[in-house]
Amino acid sequence: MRTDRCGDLRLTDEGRSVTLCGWVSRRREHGEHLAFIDLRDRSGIVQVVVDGAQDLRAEYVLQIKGEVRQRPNETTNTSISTGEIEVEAKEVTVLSEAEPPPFPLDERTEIDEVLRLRHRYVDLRRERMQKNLTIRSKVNSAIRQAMEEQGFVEVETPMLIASTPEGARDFVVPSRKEPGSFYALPQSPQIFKQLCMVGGVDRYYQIARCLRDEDLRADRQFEFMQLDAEASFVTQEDVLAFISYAVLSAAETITGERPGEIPRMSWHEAQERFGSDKPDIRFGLELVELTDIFTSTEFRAFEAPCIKGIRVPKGSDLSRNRLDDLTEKCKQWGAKGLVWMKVEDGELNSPVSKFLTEEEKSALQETLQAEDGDLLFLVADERSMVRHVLGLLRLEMGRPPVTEGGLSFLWVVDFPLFEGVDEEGNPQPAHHPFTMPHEEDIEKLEEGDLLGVRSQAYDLVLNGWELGSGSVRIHKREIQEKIFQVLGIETEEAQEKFGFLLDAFRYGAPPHAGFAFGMDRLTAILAGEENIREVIAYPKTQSGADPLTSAPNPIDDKHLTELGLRVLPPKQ
RNA sequence: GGUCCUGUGGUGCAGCCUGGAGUGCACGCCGCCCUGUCAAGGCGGAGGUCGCGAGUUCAAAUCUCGUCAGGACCGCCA
Repeated sequence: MRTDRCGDLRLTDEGRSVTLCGWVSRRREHGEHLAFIDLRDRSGIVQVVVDGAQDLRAEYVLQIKGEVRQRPNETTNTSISTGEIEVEAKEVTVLSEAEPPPFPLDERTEIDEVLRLRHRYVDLRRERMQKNLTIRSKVNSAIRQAMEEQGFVEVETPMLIASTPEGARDFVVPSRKEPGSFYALPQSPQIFKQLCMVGGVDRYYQIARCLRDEDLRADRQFEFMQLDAEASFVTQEDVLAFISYAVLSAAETITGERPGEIPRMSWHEAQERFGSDKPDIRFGLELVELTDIFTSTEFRAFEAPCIKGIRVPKGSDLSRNRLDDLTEKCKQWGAKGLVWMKVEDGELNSPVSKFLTEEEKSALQETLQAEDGDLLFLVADERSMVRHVLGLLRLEMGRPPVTEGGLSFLWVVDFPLFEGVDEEGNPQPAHHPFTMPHEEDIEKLEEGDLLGVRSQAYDLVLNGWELGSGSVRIHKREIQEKIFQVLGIETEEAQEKFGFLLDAFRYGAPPHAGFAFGMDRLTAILAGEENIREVIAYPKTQSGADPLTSAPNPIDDKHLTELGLRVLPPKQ
């Protein structure tokens, strides 16, 4: 139907007879016998000159047969790629008429997102979305190529699987053949990829769809894509190298420039300096240790296991209102309170300064390297709470948009094996229950110093977003059983939930390690978007609805009966 | 489960704080004019349940409460 794409035509095509297809992007009428049509397809826009009489409205779909010619002097348009030429139409066919679009398709205004999603098929015509979908395709392709180059084999794993107890809330699919039983949709192909290792697929990867029924965010959808990878006979170092190669290749494909080697930071350092396991290292405002200054303080609020502070340069002009607002936020994040101090004329001006000694105040100024005009924030509490609250306050005070300042990758390594305990007092795995403890820390496991056990688990962070995580897995049955025991998972329960994995390990399990990272997040940042919905063709809203198809919606009783289901009345 | 923000012709905004007739701006739409525009231009016109429901008031887009939808975040996301 067409010989060329609109955006591809150049001066070198002058004189050619071409056939183009596309949408009417804009028309400019100059009376009865001259009109300009900007014809748009995926490749771009070209100006078509038509005899003015025809009724060609916005978004009509046209086929144009005509001749490429150089534009007359002084009429070239330097802002588009085809600006030196135009197509003189000899024949215009209306392939489809169109109602006026529900919103303008140019990029000048930000349109309400529900409206865009309801008419996504129109929204996708916009340059921004065409660009983002193209970038997504290129990122996928670059990742696949990088993994293939490194000898990985793509293996597809099932979508209808058994529910496993750990982790996020499962999406669930009722079984028709076995009423009352359910499949789960995979939160990740975790167990299947480990089985692939036992199966001798020593380098597995997959761009896998994953589903988790948790609340949505700017960087989280119910369903999302991960590069999932696993390799046998490798160490943590090998995995970091494989994954670094893949993400750096993807970045290079999109930006044209290969970022340098990805720096590393221990989980402990990340927590101490940034109050986060996914530190955004693009800006300062680091957490400073102040506990020792107040070991014998008279100020009761500072009689705490840990005190840390952050210095906001030139922050002393913050209004009392804003400071109260920040204090309130810190309380909602779990702190007992927030102490602020303004540095003015060498003095610390604060509601609490009268409770502090001169020694404490000068030590504070010195440690924080405070200067006139600065604002200091202090939080005192349990160490994990101080890190958590100041980490969030730091982001609140200084975090740039996720797309700003280039690509700041970071490996966070040496995660703890466990974090905290659940309601029943059982320790919780920080990563997942198949994570291999640090060789040096296996003794601590025996001694019961559980929170001190480091694991061979690692995260990849980009501009403060957690891209993904991975670990060296346990391949020895004894260690796995020990971990289950520590986690409070009974042998029977373990056998029931993960029996097939444990069984598999009887038949010759190679040492293996892996990783998985979010393709949507990587793509969004590479595309310069702050929200992954912008790089997903058909995303859901924050409440999990699809304005285009109205999903989720009720199904009829007949359908329910067939599945052996009955719906409870809505809660009051 | 929680905090905050938004909702006004088809679209994007202003108006709200400090209540007084659906008032304004830009784009789009419809009609007419226009032979070199490119966000074309000129003239004219149509288009509104101010998300929805209560309340306060002589009077509510505006104040209060509730509710719905959307968004950002906390919790949650092995």
